Amino acid sequence: MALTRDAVVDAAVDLLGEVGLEGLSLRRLARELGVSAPTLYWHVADKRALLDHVAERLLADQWRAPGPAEGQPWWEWLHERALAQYRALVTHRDAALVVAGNRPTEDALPVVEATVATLVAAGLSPREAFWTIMAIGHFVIGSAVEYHAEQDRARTATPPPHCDHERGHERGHERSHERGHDPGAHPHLAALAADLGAATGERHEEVVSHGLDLMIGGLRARWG
Amino acid sequence: MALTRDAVVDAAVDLLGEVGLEGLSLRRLARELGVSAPTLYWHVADKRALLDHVAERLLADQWRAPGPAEGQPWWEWLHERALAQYRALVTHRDAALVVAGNRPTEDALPVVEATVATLVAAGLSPREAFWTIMAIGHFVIGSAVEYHAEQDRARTATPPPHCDHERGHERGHERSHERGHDPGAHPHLAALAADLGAATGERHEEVVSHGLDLMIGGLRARWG
DNA sequence: AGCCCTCCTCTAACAGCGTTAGGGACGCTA
DNA sequence: TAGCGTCCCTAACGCTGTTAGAGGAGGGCT
Repeated sequence: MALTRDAVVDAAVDLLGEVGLEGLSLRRLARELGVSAPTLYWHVADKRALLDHVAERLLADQWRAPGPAEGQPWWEWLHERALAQYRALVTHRDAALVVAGNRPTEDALPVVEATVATLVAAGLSPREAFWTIMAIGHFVIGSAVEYHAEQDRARTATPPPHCDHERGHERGHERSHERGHDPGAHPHLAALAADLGAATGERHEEVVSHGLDLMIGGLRARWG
Repeated sequence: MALTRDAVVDAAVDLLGEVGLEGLSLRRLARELGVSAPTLYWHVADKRALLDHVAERLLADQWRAPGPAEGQPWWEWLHERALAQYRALVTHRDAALVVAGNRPTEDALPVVEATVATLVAAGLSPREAFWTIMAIGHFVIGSAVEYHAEQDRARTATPPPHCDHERGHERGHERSHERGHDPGAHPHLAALAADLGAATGERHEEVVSHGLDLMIGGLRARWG
């Protein structure tokens, strides 16, 4: 059976999960598929285009999301949808970066239209509904990007503790307060560090949920 | 006078503005400085580290932002600061991408602490204040990333209109509704397209401002 | 004066990247 | 049988981040 574009995109999604966006090269992808690198150019115009297809696949579930359930208030539905989108991005490594660099697909239009319609039915003007959707989208993307960045940081962190100088030299005049954090200087942050403990993933989701509460709360405060 | 790290970072910021993140290579940067590429490794540990320094410089102004002015309500101040941060990101090409991939600097702590303090003084719990700051930060970053992505798209757009097939092949079964947009299908979007006309930059800022209004409105709705 | 040491820059090279050119083998259709 | 479209190949180009190792300039010591 000949290789298909879908198979290429599938493998790309898998490989992205394994090695991240930086490690995703056409040669590596080709090797994974048991094929030579230029072969991929038959199935895909470009690396950019490949990433577009990957982004499309990553978001595919979002396009078939239903409207609010019977009796479900629109604000709950909105919160739920946005959170689901965030989770979809976060569960695939570097997904947010791929999606962010993506040209928007025509497939997105119907769902945007439907969401605008729901908000308009709730009393918003079309323009405000549209702005709101964009804003929530930006918030979700931003949150996911930051999540991935932190994951990356955790991955590349040098296990031993004291590696502060980056090479041999390190011009002295920086790192003014070396390390030690001066606990008295930032009382609120110190208290926070004690308060919210571990569990990075959950903590991120709490921030996202809080942000959605704020935005949607602001929405309700203005248009019931 | 010997090359300094600051000079390298300066040049990197300039070059980033000219050629974007993808075009920013160490060799190119070295050429700009009249120096050979490996020389940069004396001043900077890594390309990653260089970008960290660039991000630091791009955000440098934000670290010296003052608290709310006399008589200025905290919500106005918060909106203003977030919008300023967005503008700072948007005025340098690809700045948001660099900042997003960045490890957070110790320099950020004082300003976070101060902002938490202001919100706590306004009645929020430390935890909610912190979440709010994070959420607003994510929103700003996300908005800026999307802005840059759209700029990029506009830059690389193929001027002639009809280039739909990406190469010679293009398996038929996709692009189900070819192009033409079926104006009756998305009435709200069609109305919107007529409503909000041109001026991409302003439109983006309007969305950001709207999002901030929502979040801060939600905040005020909960804690006066 | 001679010497060492540190700072700073160099050339040469490695492995890997995206991408293009051009060719060759298969199977369908006429 | 010839021709054609499909799918994959090898070879190569110019680029990338990064390392190894050499060497010159300048200051401080003996």
